[in-house]
Amino acid sequence: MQSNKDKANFFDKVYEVVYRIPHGRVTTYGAIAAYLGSRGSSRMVGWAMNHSHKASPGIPAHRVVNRQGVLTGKHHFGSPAMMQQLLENEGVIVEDDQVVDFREKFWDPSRNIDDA
DNA sequence: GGTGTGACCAGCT
DNA sequence: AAGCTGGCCACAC
Repeated sequence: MQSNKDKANFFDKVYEVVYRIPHGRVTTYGAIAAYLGSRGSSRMVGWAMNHSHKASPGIPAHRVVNRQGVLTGKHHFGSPAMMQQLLENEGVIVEDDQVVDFREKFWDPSRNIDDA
């Protein structure tokens, strides 16, 4: 079982989750990794974002931040201020590279994706 | 084909 | 209390 499509389980799932992040909302690498069933694979989620623009252009990677709500990968958007600008553009306030009211803006995949 | 690295997280010292 | 190491999976050389 698990035909040839099973190959990109984790990776592909990451893109799907990120795509489903609503505007003005943010999620964390660990949350996605945990949703996929592996909290230890949080690094893979970040790595996936690294190639997200080449694998699937249009991925709102700026909505993905670390556990603290800090824009860890802001430097990977071409411009360090780009990620913050994108978030603020969606209504997410970022201060000192950190998402304000991160708890409120946090979007849990395992809790909302199922309802969507 | 082995080694190293990577936008992390959590536990141990 | 804070710093560091380990662990996870996938890609590049």
